Amino acid sequence: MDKGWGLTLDSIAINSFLNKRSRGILESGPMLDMPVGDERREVDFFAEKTRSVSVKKENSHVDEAAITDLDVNTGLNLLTANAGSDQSTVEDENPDRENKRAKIEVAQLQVELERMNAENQKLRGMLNQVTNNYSTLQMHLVTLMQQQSQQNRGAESLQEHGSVGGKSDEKKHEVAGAVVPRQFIDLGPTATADTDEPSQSSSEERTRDLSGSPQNHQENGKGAGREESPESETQGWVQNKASKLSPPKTIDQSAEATMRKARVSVRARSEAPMITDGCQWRKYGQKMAKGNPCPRAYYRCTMAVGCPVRKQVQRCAEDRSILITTYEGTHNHPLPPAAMAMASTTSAAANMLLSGSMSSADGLMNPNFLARTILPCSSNMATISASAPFPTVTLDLTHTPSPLQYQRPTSQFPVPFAAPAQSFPSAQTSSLPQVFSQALYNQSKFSGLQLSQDMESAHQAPPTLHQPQPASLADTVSAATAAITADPNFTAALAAAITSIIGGGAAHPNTTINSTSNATNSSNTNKISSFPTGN
DNA sequence: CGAATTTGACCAGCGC
DNA sequence: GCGCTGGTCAAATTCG
Repeated sequence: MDKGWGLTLDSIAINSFLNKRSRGILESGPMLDMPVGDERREVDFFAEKTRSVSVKKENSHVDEAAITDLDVNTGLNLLTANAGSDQSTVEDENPDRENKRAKIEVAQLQVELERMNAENQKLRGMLNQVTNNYSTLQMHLVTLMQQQSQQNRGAESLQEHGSVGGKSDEKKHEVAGAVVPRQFIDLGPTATADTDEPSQSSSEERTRDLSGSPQNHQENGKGAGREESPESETQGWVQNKASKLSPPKTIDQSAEATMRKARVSVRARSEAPMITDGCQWRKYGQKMAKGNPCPRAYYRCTMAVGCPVRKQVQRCAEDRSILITTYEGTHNHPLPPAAMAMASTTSAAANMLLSGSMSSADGLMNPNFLARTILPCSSNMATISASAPFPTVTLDLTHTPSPLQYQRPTSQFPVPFAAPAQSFPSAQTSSLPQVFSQALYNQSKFSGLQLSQDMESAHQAPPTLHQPQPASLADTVSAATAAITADPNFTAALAAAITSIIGGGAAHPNTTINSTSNATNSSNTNKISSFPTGN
């Protein structure tokens, strides 16, 4: 609980927090302008603010009472008594009457206080509703836009198939490249933060700026890595830090900061020092982390200047064959198909966490609730952790009890983003995050989604990765996603589960979707060539 | 020789 | 205030 989220989300903290908020919300107007991205400060602010507010309230009412009744400190009996000693001529008349009057006023003040508390509650409810509606609309917008993108792409690919066969791959590549960045930029407020800068529309523009624009005043001959640093600082982490310091304006900005802090952790077995996820990374640091003899490496995305995405790579202390990769941030540039799976997963997960990061009671409650609901399960594929310093979604790809044969996706799965059959498996995988985000999104009704997913793919190497390296994470994620989207039984089960979760609200607290148990998997014979599970 | 990596220093946040 | 820790920077070093 040392930073930001963390254990402040336990039930006690939440209850006290909410109580404080409900008491202080009326007069804590600046609450919405609190430093973004630093929920700890928010909590502290509430605590202090609430205290001062309540004191203020009493005093103000006391003052009113003093003015109207021409009396002194009616709310503080002790002071009244003490003060009365100086007025010896008056107090002899009716000290009892005066006490009664004081008591009556105290009672009136209490009534007033209760009334304001009730108003606070009402306003808080309204605020919750507004934030929830906002989240819902945002997700809905993303959904619609992606549907449209998919439709357009489907039409184009059909045309391409019909006309020129040889060029179709190229074309699809282009289309994918065109769709994905928009998807990522649209998905989260990180993009909106980026759009604060006028030249954030595309990486090409940025590249052009780098090469010729006078804006690029950093020509210090230190190479591209050094050139990018000033700009990246202004839009990336430094901006994030600055947002903590400078007074924020809206809830959106708070959500942005939270979005940037949202992390997606991927556990996968790999002997390689770093998994290949389709992106280009530059190592910028390495530290020994507490409690783990293996060093933690820090990478930043170098596919575009100023891309705020970072990742940390560390081996699991318990099982060093497990590589833990933690992604943070959202790419602001086009991605190769090979990078789509991971990037869209992180983006969707961040978006999902964002939906739970709103300053509503549900938003604060649910990550922890989810964590407590899900974490005890040992075979999770996806877990949400509120105990980490930042809200974190963990995709555990280390559980591969039985292989699952990859099949071409059918059109049976009612996921609106499921792409038609196409050349790039990772492009299909963009539906995985959607599944996750959609399934996890409606958190007010969500009580727990446990996914135990077997995954494999012997031939899922992304087009840009032609190395025989055993454990490509892109392969792994692609395989997982492909398995999910390909398996009709699983997808049906998943769809049913999501439907029950979102629609019914009476879903079982632990909805388990286990593709290993269905009949389809019994025929899965392909071994994961890129997944050394035997370590 | 330029790019990428390494590694010690530095900084900020946090708990005591 | 101090120490610990996580994260980042940047000079030095290595690599292709």
